[in-house]
Amino acid sequence: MKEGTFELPGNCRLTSDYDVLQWDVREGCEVRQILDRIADKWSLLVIALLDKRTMRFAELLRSIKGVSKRMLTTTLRQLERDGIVERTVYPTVPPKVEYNLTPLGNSLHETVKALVIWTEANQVKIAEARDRYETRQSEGL
Amino acid sequence: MKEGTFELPGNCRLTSDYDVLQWDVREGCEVRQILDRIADKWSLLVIALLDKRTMRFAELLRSIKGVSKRMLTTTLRQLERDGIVERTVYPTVPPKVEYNLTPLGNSLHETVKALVIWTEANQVKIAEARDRYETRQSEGL
DNA sequence: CAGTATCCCTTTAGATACTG
DNA sequence: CAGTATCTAAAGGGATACTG
Repeated sequence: MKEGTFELPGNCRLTSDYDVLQWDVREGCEVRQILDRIADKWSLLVIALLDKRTMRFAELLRSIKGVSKRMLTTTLRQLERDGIVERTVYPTVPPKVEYNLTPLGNSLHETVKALVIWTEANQVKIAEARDRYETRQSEGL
Repeated sequence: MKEGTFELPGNCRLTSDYDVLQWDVREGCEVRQILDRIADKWSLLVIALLDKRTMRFAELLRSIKGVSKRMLTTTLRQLERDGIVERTVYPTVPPKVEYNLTPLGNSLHETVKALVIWTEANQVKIAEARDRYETRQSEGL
């Protein structure tokens, strides 16, 4: 294996050496999957809402403007599968299903919050960088 | 505006109140865009590589197994636009183009690293949650 | 070397209708 | 209420060929 080349190992667990990041952010890896979960269209919104309190399906559906039943279901199932969200079914008629964050979910929310705060702190720099980029483009250079 | 409902404001700058997160993670917003950048297929790999040293286009292309010219170019342009990566062209024949992280890019990498480390620390819990989920599924419950 | 342009296949996700 | 099933439009991304 060439030095510095990304290969595709079957096992992509992270080790304690951060530098291994470069081998482990690809498809199918833990980091990749968590990142995909965090960055997808609705997950973060769901996590942010559930961080405050337990909510029911229809309540989430109403709270997150623009989400469809299908996507909310998909999002919640993925979060449940990863142990971020807990799903509680009350076998009543009509059915009642509650969602809440697990301790793991709360912990993830804390970490993600740091990234959101970074973005908040740097949004002006990013906006300025974009302006400079656009200016350079329109100057044809 | 109903309590707890996500609306779609034209201006989606973040304020210093973190709770505003819930209003500001949607399409077109700063957080959304940075998150998309971080979670996309190649960006993080590029950032991780450039955090170590300046690299040329072909060098990145060889280092990131599976990336195409088209996607590497797209990824680098987006990172450049956001002020994460700096692109330096040497007008020689043949051309030489170098890429390196900006201070903003280094700072982003530090923050993302925290998330990667969280994933690393919790990957066993996530894997266990998945096993439990699969087990429950196959038990038909 | 460092791209751009084009084609095309795959995945994603919205809309709609149906169900226990 | 809390979903599932199906269809389809749009986006993502790989392969290939071409260019300054």
